[in-house]
Amino acid sequence: MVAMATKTQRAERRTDALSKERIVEAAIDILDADGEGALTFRALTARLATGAGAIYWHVANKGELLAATTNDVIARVMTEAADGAEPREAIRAIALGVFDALDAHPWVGAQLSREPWHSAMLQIFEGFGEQLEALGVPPEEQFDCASALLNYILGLAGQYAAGAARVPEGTDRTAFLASVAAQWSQLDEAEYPFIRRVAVQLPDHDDREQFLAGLNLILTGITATRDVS
Amino acid sequence: MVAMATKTQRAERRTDALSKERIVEAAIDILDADGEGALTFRALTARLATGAGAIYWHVANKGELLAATTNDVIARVMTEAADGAEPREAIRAIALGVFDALDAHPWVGAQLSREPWHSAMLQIFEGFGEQLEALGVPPEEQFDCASALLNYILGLAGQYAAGAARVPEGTDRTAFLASVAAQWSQLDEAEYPFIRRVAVQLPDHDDREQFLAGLNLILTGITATRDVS
DNA sequence: ACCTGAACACCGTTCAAGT
DNA sequence: ACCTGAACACCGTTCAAGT
Repeated sequence: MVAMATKTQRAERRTDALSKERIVEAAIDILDADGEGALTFRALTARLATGAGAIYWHVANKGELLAATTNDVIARVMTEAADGAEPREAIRAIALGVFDALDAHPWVGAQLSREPWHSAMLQIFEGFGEQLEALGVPPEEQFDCASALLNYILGLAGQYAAGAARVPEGTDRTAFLASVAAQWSQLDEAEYPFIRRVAVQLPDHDDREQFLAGLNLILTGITATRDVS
Repeated sequence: MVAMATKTQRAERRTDALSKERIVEAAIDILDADGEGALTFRALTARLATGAGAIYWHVANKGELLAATTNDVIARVMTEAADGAEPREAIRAIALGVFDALDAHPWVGAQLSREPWHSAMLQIFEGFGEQLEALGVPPEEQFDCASALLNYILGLAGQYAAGAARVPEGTDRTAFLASVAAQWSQLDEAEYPFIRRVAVQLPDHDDREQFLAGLNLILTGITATRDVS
């Protein structure tokens, strides 16, 4: 909040002094490289060649550190998925931007679903709200609509976080999905008819397309409701 | 998978021997009473008056234990939200069933979003799929539609988990929301116009109603798409 | 003001030993 | 077969001490 005004102080004076930015950067590197489990204060102190206390001087605790890393990634998405476009397209751009960010940084998913009404999420929420306004959705409905969009994206976030954790390091995605599909088709026919049917589609389905399809369902719902009333 | 066949052995012989069921039960009690952070093996051994090793004899690790507790809660929901009703109503029943379960056991949310294609989630997914079939959604679209519904619900799950963790023990919900709303209205007008506008609606909005509104958006999208094509 | 690093309390998990 | 509980490795966090 209010924050980042500190950024104004000249950035060129690159002593290698510790700073919250440097710590966050190092944390993101570790998270990207080796996942959530690898981000420990010991790993951080090793990478930054410092002591644990030094980090605590800049950052209150691990929670704040994780919030800051997530914020960083999402802020980047929101400035890139700039507006200008037609509202529905802008909503898709935001959503897909988040999707791609989760794809690149799977650990963000876990963070997002734990940080409900805070910073990163507010940015996304605001983005949706503004576009809904531009779309002509009446004010009383904007809250519900923006919530639905946000909820949908957060569901994805969780999936991604968990999925990434699940896929073993070496295996590629399609091989993994094929093995899941194999498990699905061994489920009890009487109890899981739908899942068995859908198993064949799993290996070569496109996550991003499926995500977009669901998003379009919601967008259709939003427009349809409005046209009718 | 395949599992639970062990259940066939007579259950009446209630010695107070340890069993996976008793452990899961105790875990749920602890989780409900004091939240996720309170579930430690030491707390469990104390409550069950046993040693750590005894628990490990019945349960592989903490992950499996958490999965089992989540499974328990969701399985209960799915049997209660029985079918028979009109498909759209059945889908709402499942979704609201999950909603209410999350309300009663907030820690389930965190679990659900970490357990992507496993047991508890498969049950929900199957439930949606069958109702979509009953609704007449063409097979090629069922996968995407069920995914959208599941994603939406999981988003809620994450929110709930985080929200519950955030609300301090003593405070009641509306007071908490009021304080969040107060924070929102102090955000920068230029950066967060939408959130500032929506802040007034926050304190007395009904989560369950809002959840249902979003669900109806998706259901409308599903039906609309189908009617048009 | 900023950093060091040993120390603390507390985890999940293991395992030799009991019955 | 099932249980005990001390021991291990590893966390996040603190804090007296340095510069």
